[in-house]
Amino acid sequence: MHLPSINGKLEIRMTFGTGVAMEMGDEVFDAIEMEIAIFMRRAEAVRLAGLSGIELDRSAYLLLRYLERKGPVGIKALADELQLDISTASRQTAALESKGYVERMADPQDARVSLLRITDGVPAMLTEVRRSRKEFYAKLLNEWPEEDCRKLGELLGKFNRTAEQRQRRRG
Amino acid sequence: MHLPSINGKLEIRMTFGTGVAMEMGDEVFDAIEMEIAIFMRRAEAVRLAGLSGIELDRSAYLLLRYLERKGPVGIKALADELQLDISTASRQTAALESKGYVERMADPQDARVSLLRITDGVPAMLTEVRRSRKEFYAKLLNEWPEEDCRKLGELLGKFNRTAEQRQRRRG
DNA sequence: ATGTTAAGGTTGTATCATGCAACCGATGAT
DNA sequence: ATCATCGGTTGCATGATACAACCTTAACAT
Repeated sequence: MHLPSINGKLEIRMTFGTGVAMEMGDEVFDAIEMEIAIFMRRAEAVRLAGLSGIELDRSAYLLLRYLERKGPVGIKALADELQLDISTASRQTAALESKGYVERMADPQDARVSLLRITDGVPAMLTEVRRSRKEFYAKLLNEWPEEDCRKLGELLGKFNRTAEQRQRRRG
Repeated sequence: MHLPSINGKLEIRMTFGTGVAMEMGDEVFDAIEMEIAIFMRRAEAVRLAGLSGIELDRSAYLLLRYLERKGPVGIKALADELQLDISTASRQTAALESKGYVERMADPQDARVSLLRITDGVPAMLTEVRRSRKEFYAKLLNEWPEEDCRKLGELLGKFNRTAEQRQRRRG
């Protein structure tokens, strides 16, 4: 795999079957089960190691990133999107507000909600944090072939999408 | 993607390049960075959802699993292996001891250490937990092609090995 | 219009995983 | 012998999270 061919790579893959998961080897899930458990601890360690110079933990990061993309929204919408308990979202928001990363504005349509909006410096900060994290992973994986990096990102994404979808269907 | 073709799937992909990691596209790490952040939250949610009937959280699971494989060891060795602070390992061990999953025995060679050993029922319990987790993932990923499942396990493992190695080199 | 139900948020309380620092007793090296 | 080191425990702190009780405001039904 990953032969250093000079000019290009041609990959042909064929899968036969119904297309729907036939019975899949159990060993496949042995690995997934174990590696996910380990991965979690690993990633936790990374978190504590303080990935970026800027102090911005995972949850805050995801929260701000969402506000950046989806404009001012209320806590409920935020919590739904991030699949967090409202109380958790509320506290996290409060923390970010006290740090000056988030502002509240009354919703003219509904006096119950207070819309959340990121403050001016935040987008630049997010960019920096993102850069720093990417650099971290780029260093960590600097000996991996590009294809594996790409595939890892892709499969994690796919996993996340699958899990989100399932959780919504139930929750 | 994943079209329900009747007889099979033929996929052709071509990539040009040297094959060896030149400067790797930055986008690759965009995805990794983001998806890992999300993955962590996802997996956290899974934890809280109570994966298995048996109450055994991730840390306890990894700890017991290690003791199962590596026989009686002291807290320090355990902490080193799991890359945990000794205090954390100490507390987790205490918790497991109080639940009767772990016993201590004095080390004849060194009165400071107390060797940890899993109790009789534990292996069966671990097997059951493992089965239950695997089932969970198998259900979650039941629409994935087997190849993707396999690859996900493989890459997570590779990631974990890489991260472990790096951390040891420094820590 | 008015009273009941629902929805958006906040706050108290609890749990879990984790680390650092202070400490204790046993070891070992000089 | 003594003093640094090592294994381990415990106090304190933090962060992420949930559930439940509560408050305020909105929506709806009669």
